[in-house]
Amino acid sequence: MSLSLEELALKADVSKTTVSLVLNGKSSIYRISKETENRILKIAKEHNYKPNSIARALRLNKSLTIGLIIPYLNRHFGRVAEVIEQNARELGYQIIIAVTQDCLNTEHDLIENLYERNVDGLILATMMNRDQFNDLSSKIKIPIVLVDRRIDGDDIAWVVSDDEQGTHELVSVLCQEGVKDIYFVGGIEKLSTSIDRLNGFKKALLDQGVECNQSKIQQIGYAVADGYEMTKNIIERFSKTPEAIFTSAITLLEGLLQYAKEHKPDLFSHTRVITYDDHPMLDYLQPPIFSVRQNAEEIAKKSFEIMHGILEKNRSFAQELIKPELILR
Amino acid sequence: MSLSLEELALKADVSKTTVSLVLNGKSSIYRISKETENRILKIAKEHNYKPNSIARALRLNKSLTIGLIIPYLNRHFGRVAEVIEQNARELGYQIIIAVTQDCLNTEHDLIENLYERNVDGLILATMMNRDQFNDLSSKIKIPIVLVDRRIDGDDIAWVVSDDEQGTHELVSVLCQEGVKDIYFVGGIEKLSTSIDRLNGFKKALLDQGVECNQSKIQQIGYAVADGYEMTKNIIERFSKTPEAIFTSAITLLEGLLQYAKEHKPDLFSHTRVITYDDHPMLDYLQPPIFSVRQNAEEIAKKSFEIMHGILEKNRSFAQELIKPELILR
DNA sequence: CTTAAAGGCTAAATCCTTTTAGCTTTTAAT
DNA sequence: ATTAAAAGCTAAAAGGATTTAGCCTTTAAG
Repeated sequence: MSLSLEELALKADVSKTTVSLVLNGKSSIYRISKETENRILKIAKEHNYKPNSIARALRLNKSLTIGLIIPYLNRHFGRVAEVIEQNARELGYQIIIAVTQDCLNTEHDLIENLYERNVDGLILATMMNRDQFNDLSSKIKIPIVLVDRRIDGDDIAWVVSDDEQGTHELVSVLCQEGVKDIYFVGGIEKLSTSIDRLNGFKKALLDQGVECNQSKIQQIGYAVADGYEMTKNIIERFSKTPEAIFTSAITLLEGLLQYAKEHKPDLFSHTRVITYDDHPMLDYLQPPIFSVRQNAEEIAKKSFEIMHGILEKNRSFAQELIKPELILR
Repeated sequence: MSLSLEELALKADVSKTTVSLVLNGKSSIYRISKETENRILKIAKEHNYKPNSIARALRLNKSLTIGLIIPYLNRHFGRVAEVIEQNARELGYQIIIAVTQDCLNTEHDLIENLYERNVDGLILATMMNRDQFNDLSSKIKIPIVLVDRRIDGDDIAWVVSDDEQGTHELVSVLCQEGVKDIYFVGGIEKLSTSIDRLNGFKKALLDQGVECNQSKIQQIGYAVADGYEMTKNIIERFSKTPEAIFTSAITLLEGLLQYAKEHKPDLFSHTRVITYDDHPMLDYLQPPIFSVRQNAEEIAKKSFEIMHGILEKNRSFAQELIKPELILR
């Protein structure tokens, strides 16, 4: 706001071209004299000149703005967003945030919307499949980095937690104690998070020579209500109380806890519960619930790093699998 | 992207002025013929024309962008941010988000930063005091709506939870059971959230004729570590185990739980714990922890509503106290 | 003394919209 | 047949920065 280039130029008694050149560090290339340069720099400083970012964006076709589209601003994505914002800020970028509530149509609208708003790139926790993503990519001429949810493809940039490995390790802990009757409370079937976690789950059982029974696997969605529903199904459909339940997200655990509280207060005396995603309050539940903590900070850092690399360092896409941490209590 | 006004004009065989007028609904004012109007609308639709938002922002000096500055993207603020974003989107605004980590200098930098980026308004969970805010207001010529944290003043727009009332109600529940020896684990002393919660706390005790002992009040900060520290102080400084502890934020409760787990596993058998802020997992702690749930959705809704009123409906500032909800378990 | 090179700076175009002021043509009225 | 009004549209400016092409002056070389 305040001063414009033109006003500065007036004060320094030069053209606005000269002011612009000096302030953009091109004095020597354009042989602006040291004297003029210093005068301009001094005046600019005195008046705390900041170029109008909108005008700059128009001229340079670069808004220094990244769109971040995520399903919710819950604990996990909140932390991811927070760290992306901090990293971005340090490099002069701003984050425009938008939440989809895990609705594919909303996601499409938001992408289009942000694209039209001239963001320089998109960081996306997407629900799209490969085809939908390809469609999008052909229309949209800015870099996209997927976060948290992968789409297979050699030319797609993504940063996700190693869901398969994390789940495998967690479930293995139970398996090695001899527990074999484990139920899978899953999320949205076609998302990589669900696919990978289910694979890790199956693999852990297979390590013990146990083939996973399809009836023990449910994938309704990632909402608390979905967790409630799936727990209900498990408890009510099967006469035998399950040895163990794995919830593949903290929201699903919440749903489980809610069901247990209402209808099955003794659940924990017969059944071990383990979960993907960590939460500090898990420390205080009895009995302890083992969990896998995603490294949200690292996911955030890498995803912006890749975006920045594409935008400013001519790097191409990259893919990163971030190791989660097992938390045994 | 894609098409520009000029290109559309070429295709429609009119000037870009005409196209702009038509697309902005000013056909009749400028007596553009129905025929021309329809031709232009058709072509615009065919090519899915969207005006370049940057050029528009430059010309109109209005970016349709709101800056949201908050301390963290934790559960509470994450939810607030999420709902603000949704409300904003419906009215054509976008949210640029930035987190201060409760650092006043960072807050100042961010405000300046977003202001220079031409946001149309700022929604702020501020650490500033009255003087600092006045200083800022005189420099910054865009509307500011405070959220979550008040600053007293007749001309300052804010939306906050009724912290005093909420705390008063919650603490009264214990008081009415005859509990009088209650400790206050507080946050950042000069913030309205702390001041109001402390007032509610004192008032609840006073209702029972108990003057609050200053030594039972601590206010270090809102971080988990601060909660740990304050709990430690309470347990270690006083020989007598406290009857009850009130933590004035969920993070402080986390700190308390952490300390209890490490050093005082029997804390809950002698001491009642109550807390500001709710969390679904509180349902599963034993014994139950009573809490006050802030209505994040309403806070978010109102704060954007006020901002929008100022920006587009010529309304002036407004202040809203949102009722929180008592959760007894 | 002439010419080329170097030094120091700037006019104008560009990015894309919006908006003001006004131009040209047609119609209606006198 | 004038003149005024209405109809239909547009040129150009504005918003603020960046950048290209090039202008004028001084110095150095021949």
